[in-house]
Amino acid sequence: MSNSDLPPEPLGPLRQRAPVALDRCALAMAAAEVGDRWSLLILREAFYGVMRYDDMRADLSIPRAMLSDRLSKLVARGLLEKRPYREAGDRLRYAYGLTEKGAGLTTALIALTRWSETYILGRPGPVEIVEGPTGQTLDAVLADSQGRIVPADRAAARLRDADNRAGQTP
Amino acid sequence: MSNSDLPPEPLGPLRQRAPVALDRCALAMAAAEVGDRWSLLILREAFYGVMRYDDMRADLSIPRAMLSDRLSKLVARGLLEKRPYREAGDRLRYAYGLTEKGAGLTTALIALTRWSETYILGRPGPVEIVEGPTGQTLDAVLADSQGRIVPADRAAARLRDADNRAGQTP
DNA sequence: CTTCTGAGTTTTTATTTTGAACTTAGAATC
DNA sequence: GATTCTAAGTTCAAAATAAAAACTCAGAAG
Repeated sequence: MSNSDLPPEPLGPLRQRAPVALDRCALAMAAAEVGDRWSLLILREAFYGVMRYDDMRADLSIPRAMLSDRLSKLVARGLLEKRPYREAGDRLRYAYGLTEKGAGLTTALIALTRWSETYILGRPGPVEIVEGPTGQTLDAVLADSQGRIVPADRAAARLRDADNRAGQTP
Repeated sequence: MSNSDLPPEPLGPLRQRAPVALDRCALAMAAAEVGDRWSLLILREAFYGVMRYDDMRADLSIPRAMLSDRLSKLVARGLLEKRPYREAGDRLRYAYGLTEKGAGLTTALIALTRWSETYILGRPGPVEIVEGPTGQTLDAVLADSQGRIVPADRAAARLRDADNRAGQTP
């Protein structure tokens, strides 16, 4: 009973690990900007049209200091912008709206939400994502450069050749 | 110069905020499972085929205790599984492989990576995602239920009517 | 002039993260 | 058969972050 009862080589691509340092890559940058428990939720609020401090606070049950801190970081990083507004007969206030960079996270946000509905919640959540004009439900998928949709399990990582990346040292 | 120089109503959908408590929804669950600086990076490693403790540690420069903790949490939550394996003439070891649930994050991972390349890195990262068989580059996009690709800026959030959600209280 | 409200600070306390040193199990080496 | 090596962890003190609750502040309302 030493070792015959275990799979001898159950690993797929174990040894073809990329021979570059993978830190400092794209996903690590993304994790540094939005990889904490609150930032994505705050961006979701903005995407849903909730743009005011106290409304976000009520939705998220986030500590005041944390919300202030995250909002100012998201503004500093260019994902949100603070816009002045005034409602009828009320005083001037500020609201937080998505910038282009912040809105660029829409697909990722939807992908994460759908994943959670599928694998954690086990049912559709209370908010659905639709195409504005037609009202059709939307989902995040993978597509090739010709716009053909490809199942996610056919995706594989490949090292880009150095030529495609050289010469742009910042 | 009191207030004529500021936009009076720059907000789009400010007031149509969803009248449900938005916490405890899908994205909040996802943030609780993978919303920290390390979990997504560890899952990326697994997706790239890096499945061993020390290899991950070398790639990510993550403290040992943190990697141990995150790996065991990801296993406990069903995103990774610990698989025994043995390389020729070596002793039995364990590697961490994606489960179906973990692999389900592929689209989200790719969406985040592409966002970062576009808005932070400003150039392609060292790893590209391709379709296994054809080698075509893949990207994360939104699609409607008929498989038509829809630009992300046409996505909007809508409250699902209660009927669609009732009766499945866990 | 007092109160109210949205949008924050400040302060104190608890929890996480880090970095470095220590442990363990089996394989290889002496 | 004792020592060394390595992958894969623990343990522990110090530093950094997060949470909860109280306090501030500016303008509008009464």
